[in-house]
Amino acid sequence: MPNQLDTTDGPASANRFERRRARTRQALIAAARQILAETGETSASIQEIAERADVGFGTFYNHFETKNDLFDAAVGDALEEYGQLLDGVTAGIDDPAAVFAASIRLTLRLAASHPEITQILRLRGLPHINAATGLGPRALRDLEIGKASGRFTFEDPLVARSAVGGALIGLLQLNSTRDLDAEAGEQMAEMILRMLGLPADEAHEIATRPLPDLP
Amino acid sequence: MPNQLDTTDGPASANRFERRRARTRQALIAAARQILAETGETSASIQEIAERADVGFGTFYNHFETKNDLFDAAVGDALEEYGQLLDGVTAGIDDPAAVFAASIRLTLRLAASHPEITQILRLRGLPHINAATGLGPRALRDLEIGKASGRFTFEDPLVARSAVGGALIGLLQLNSTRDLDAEAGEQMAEMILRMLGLPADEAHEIATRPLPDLP
DNA sequence: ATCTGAACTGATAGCAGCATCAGTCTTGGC
DNA sequence: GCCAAGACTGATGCTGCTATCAGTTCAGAT
Repeated sequence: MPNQLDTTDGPASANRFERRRARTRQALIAAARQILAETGETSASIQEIAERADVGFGTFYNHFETKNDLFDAAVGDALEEYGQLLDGVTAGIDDPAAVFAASIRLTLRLAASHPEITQILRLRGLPHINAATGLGPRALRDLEIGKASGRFTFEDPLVARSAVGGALIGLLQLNSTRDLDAEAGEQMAEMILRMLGLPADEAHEIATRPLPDLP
Repeated sequence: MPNQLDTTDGPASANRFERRRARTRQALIAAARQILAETGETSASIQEIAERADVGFGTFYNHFETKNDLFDAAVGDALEEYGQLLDGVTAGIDDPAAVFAASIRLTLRLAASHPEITQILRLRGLPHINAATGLGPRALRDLEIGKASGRFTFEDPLVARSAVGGALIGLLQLNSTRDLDAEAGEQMAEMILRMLGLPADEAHEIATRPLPDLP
């Protein structure tokens, strides 16, 4: 009978021990993500976090050394999910300009469908723009491709990435004070394409193309 | 004899009581600004803050209800100073495009000359982009002037301001990981002018003009 | 010169959160 | 079925912070 259960195991973890451990860890991370999105703070007590995750208080220390470790993991987890969402939708697009335009507009849509990820991106995303994980490297690659093909015009790709990322988070910031409609996303996409060197009419056309749905 | 001293009083405060109170308050704010710039955190104990400000522990409660009140005041204070610095230098410039270009490049210079303000702007500036105090209203006014005169091309000034502000803070973020030279400021200014609708050659010219010194 | 009120001070009591650890439960091997 | 290893649990002691408050100092008024 236990063997039957074993056959239903996901391929992720060899045995039930590891799976239980991973589930507990994920519960803690999910609780931290919630708190981060709701309050923007990391000052909640470990007791409260454990309670939300529905695990014992002492269990926290089986997985993380300090509260900061947990919140770091939670931010990384949320941004990784954000990156994979965008990746999935833009995977079929070849033109880097179209990729950026779609990503920006989708990010604004994400604010409605995935408020938790959006809050974390808005509140904690800035320091990760230049990080070696998440969307950062992919954005950099697309910028370099666009530059090499002559489609984009700028000097330093790192400066360009900071500008694009900062503007995107600025848009989320604005969206948190007054709810923006989809048209604001088109405007932002158009402005960013112009910033990257595209002619105004072409930027407008790309920024107003039909947008694929999120999963 | 006391009258003689009174004649030397600054115009800011009527009497010595108020001046003493204001000095104590400023000492607390300065301490909070230091801590914010050094650690990026607001978790320092009130005891440590009071010690840095060289005031008694209990004095804190004569001026602020909670630690957050103090840090809010400290951020406001730093950003106000930042705004006045830029205002002073760009006061004589008429063209809004030139004002933005100069402000962006000067902000990067500020990172070297005023690291404390820069850190606070980088870490806490984002939520203030859309606030009713600081540089926000001035940036919005310049954007609207530029739009009305046909120099800038965009739809919603609020979206444009979020883009400009976010990109600027993104640049500071990059600058905190690897020290940028003045040329990076010119690049960013040029990109932002293109984003606002200026032709590429004109954006380049304005972004590379000689830059006045900070006081 | 004395008085009055406001600001400053730091010792103290109370509280909240942290980290530990001895015991319990779960899983896998034999 | 039984045992060993690892994960989970929450009561407990402890540390450090907060907010208070009674006493002191300072500045201006009479």
